[in-house]
Amino acid sequence: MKKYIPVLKRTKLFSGVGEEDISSLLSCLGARKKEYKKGEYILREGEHISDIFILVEGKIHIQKDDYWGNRSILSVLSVGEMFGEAYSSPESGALLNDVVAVEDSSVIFFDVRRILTTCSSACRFHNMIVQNMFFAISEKNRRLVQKLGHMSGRTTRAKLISYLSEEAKRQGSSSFTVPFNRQQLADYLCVDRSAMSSELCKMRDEGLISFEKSRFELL
Amino acid sequence: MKKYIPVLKRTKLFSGVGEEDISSLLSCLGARKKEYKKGEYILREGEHISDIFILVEGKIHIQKDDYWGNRSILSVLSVGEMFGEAYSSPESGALLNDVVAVEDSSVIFFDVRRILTTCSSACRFHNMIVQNMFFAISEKNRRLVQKLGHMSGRTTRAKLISYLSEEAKRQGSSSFTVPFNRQQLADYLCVDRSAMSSELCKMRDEGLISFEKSRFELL
DNA sequence: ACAAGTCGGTTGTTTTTACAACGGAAAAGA
DNA sequence: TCTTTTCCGTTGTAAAAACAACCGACTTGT
Repeated sequence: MKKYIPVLKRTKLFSGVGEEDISSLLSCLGARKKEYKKGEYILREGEHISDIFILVEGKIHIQKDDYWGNRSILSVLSVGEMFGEAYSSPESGALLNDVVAVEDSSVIFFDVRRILTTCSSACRFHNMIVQNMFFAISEKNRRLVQKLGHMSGRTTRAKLISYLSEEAKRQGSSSFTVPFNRQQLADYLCVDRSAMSSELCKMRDEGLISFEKSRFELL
Repeated sequence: MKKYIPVLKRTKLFSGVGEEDISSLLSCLGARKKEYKKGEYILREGEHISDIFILVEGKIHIQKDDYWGNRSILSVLSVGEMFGEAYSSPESGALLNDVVAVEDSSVIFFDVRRILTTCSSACRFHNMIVQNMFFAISEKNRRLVQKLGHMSGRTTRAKLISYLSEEAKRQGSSSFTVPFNRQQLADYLCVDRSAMSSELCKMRDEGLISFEKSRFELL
């Protein structure tokens, strides 16, 4: 676990905490590590958890498959990001989504209640970590709202424009790469892949965008 | 402002804090109150805020109108609920939605940074309030995820079923009232009102549901 | 009591999407 | 290298939603 301390240091959760303190915090909080192969489920819808998870290696999707087999991808997490924090408090119900490794991944997890309820030797970080959690979950909140913004468009085109514009803004360039292949992008925007594909080509032919594989450009 | 202390006491934010302490906290945090008429905008998309807001009277919608005039209702807040907390930290950008009073409403607001960064006379509540904020925002997070679940359905029917089932579950009865009229429900689910209306009737004729005004029953 | 406005349902038309199926190019694996 | 799989664009058809317009019932305000 030691080798991941530099990674942890750069996470939002441990922002402001030194490496040696992280080290003692980890043992104090009973942190554990687990590895997952590409395609493996890390968590499943309906589970109850009391841990929070930090991805220290790989890439994961938060997603859900509905009754009819349609997949919807809620979000993509990459190294350093946290998940499970919204479901780890006692009053929260079961998980609403699956968490799946889309690359070979490593995850560190530990019980949040120890952060929230006790005041052990980690006490001096207690406040800072809770505050960091608050900031992190705030940011997630804003991301969810953004995603809802993309999905509120009535047509596939509106969803694509909304998503691509935001991605361009986020990456600070009109030319950018999306973290999805076509099927995944369709799953993310909750539309049919082939319909989306033809819509993308229509937009290209109209001179709105250009693209090649996962690289897009707004014109 | 005093008259709202019993209301505040029952909010998630002040959970566990006594009335007399709330009173001193309020003045300490420089809380202010403002009133809004039905239809008035409390906050607008694009604004930057550093306050959090608590609705102490009335009812508000978090919503957004897109380029083409389609409205999408993100959520409905009723008395005792908090808003703005995800946008009040310094690193967060501009508001992504409008906040509108749908009834005559009263709002109390104060600067979060005072909670997060200082340790004044309110110090003994400092931790508790930050923790409460964390729980509250966690719950919002889960609600947003649920809403995304409703919107991820491909058809209007799927969205309706998802929303109505959850509402039934939440209210613990197969017969329940939704906080929307038809136009608002359509705006919430991001579909066309007339299409939704006819879909509802189709579902009724198929014996799936029954309804009258805003009261629905799952059969 | 009357006028104006809101609300919910209905209909018909046009546009858009879902779905299923195919094929070629590229990538992955043996 | 050869085979298999994945990825992406394309097409045609059926289904669904958007849009616009209208009506009657009910509310609201004067």
